Amino acid sequence: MNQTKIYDIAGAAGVSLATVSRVLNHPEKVKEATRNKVLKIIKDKGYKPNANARGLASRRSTTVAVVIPELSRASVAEMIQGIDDAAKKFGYTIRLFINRNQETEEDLWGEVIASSVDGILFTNDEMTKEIYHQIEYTPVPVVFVNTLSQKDTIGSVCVDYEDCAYTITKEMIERGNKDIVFVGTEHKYTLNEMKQRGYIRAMNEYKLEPQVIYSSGDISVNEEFFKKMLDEKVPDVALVVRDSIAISLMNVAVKRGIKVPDQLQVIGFQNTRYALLSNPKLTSAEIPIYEMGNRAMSYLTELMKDDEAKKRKADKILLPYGIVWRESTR
Amino acid sequence: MNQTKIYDIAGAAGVSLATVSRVLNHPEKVKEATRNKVLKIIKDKGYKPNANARGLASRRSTTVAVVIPELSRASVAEMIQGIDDAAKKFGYTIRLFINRNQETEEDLWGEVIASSVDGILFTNDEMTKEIYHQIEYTPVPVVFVNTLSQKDTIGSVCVDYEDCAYTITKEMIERGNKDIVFVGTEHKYTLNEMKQRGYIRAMNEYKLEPQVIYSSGDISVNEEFFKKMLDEKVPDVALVVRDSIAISLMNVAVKRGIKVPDQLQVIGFQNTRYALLSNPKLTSAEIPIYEMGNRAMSYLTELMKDDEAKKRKADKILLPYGIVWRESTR
DNA sequence: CTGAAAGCGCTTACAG
DNA sequence: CTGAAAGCGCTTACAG
Repeated sequence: MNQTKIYDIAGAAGVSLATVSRVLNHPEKVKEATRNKVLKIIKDKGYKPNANARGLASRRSTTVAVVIPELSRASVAEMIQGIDDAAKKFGYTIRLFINRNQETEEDLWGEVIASSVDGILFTNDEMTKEIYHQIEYTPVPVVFVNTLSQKDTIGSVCVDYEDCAYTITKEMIERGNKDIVFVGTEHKYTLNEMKQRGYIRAMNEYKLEPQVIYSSGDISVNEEFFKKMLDEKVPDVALVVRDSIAISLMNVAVKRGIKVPDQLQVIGFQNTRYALLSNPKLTSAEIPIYEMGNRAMSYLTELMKDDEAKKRKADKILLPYGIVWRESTR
Repeated sequence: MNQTKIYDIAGAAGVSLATVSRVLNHPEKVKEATRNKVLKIIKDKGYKPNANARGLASRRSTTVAVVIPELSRASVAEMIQGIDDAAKKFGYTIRLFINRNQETEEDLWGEVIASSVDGILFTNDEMTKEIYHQIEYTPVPVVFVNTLSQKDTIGSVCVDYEDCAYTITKEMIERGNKDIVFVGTEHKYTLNEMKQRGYIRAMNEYKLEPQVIYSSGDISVNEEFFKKMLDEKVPDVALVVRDSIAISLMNVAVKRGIKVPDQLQVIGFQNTRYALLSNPKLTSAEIPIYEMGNRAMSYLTELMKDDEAKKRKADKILLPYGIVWRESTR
């Protein structure tokens, strides 16, 4: 633990430790000659200020909490990349809080607060009143990522999933398809409900009967489910909330000799790597998940530095989506 | 920032702040009655000690750094889940350091040290002398995850990839296959080199000619590459270092009418979710990536609490692998 | 532009 | 078993 301290730098530079601190935090307040001398010594000795001491003294830690429900989905990983890139750019470090079991949500929030971060990035697909309540009393800014905020006071960065599903459905209808089913998940997620609303709106607009089916997220369960579903009838199009589920459906279809896309067209969401590794390759909605993380972190830095910004009505930033047409549609 | 402080608790409980601190850190040193009284007030007020102050005063932060090259691969995400679960169990928080560009490796390490973590979990597929050098001078314990340590002084948790590839190759030979190719990546990774060694050893043992091919990691590039490769000849078996590349090869083969597994058998590594979503489903080596993270974190906690342990020759823990036989082999 | 001093919220020997 | 006091390594008004 014989790390260089600020005292060592001050001693070597022949200045007070206050000056060294200023060089680090408010360089413009230090005369250039002094500053350069100090900077050189800092570099030579490889001095890095102790983050805890810094955080304690300044009441700012330059770290942000990233609260996520689980990491296993590829999309969350990509989001974190986006967050981390922005964090690096603005000089923040990220601290990960993974919340596996909902029960301990409140405890987790307590931990987050106690870790004295300067801000919080939050994703969770199931928002409860309790969470909103906790956020209200949080002393640092909070921004939602890939999660739509229901409150005017909480900013968010998301994609208009409803519009996205609406656009895709409409496009497929105009291409002459009528029998379009929407495949959701048994476990209802807010974002998936947005997709469903968009699908239903488009169907209604064209006087077509919406057909919503809920499948499990589990692949082996899904296969049996999809077999039965396809036994009953083969729709023109299946719009599926997740790429992996879409591919699972497609594989079952192909195995039974159903031609994709000739007899059945399949569309997924998120345009994950799965979409490129399926055969035929999957058409999928491109969701800018990296961008969401990146923008959310940038937005958060504004809130953290600017007390005024916090008071303003929070921004709800909607990022544009895309649709990547591939072999599973015609 | 009107958070409850330790003083508030002490005041409310009618004890000194030293006692409150002891209740938190060395409860056995406090009389039960006192302890319970303090504990109750802590709970009522929802008091959480300030992490920075704690870290500064105790010189322990109860946070560990997780240094990874990138997050995009599903395997890293799963590893972090394993780490986080163990971290929760032992009361640690994790701080993520993502290292995208190797150039700044040293700077990153400086940041890690300065963040005053109690220990470091490190994954990197390309170890340079510089990294080893830096680790030697690191004041806190370091454990490698899914990375084999070349030094006796650094502990690691990994899988014997060489043995794994050897076993698979041998098994395929004994099933009567002779024309077995190994598909690696252009970019050489240490772990992939281990696989290659195992493959070559098995082939040599049976007096068969090893055939090593290097493909790009990029899917679109790969497809062209695999077309050419299959034009030349269709081997009995392709052992491929990554699931995604294996599936890419398989898809190209299936599209040209090559029967998998009848004419060509394909085997991947890592048993990711991709393996279940391919058609036919991919045979793959099961690598306990969650377990690796979990074990590494547990091992690290031992090193962090026990100064003696640090002095000992570091453990190299090898976790067992499995092979999941699916439709892409017969 | 710079320094002396107080203080951030805790932990931990040291006494008692 | 408990308290008073020093100290962890910084930052930041406050003077000058």
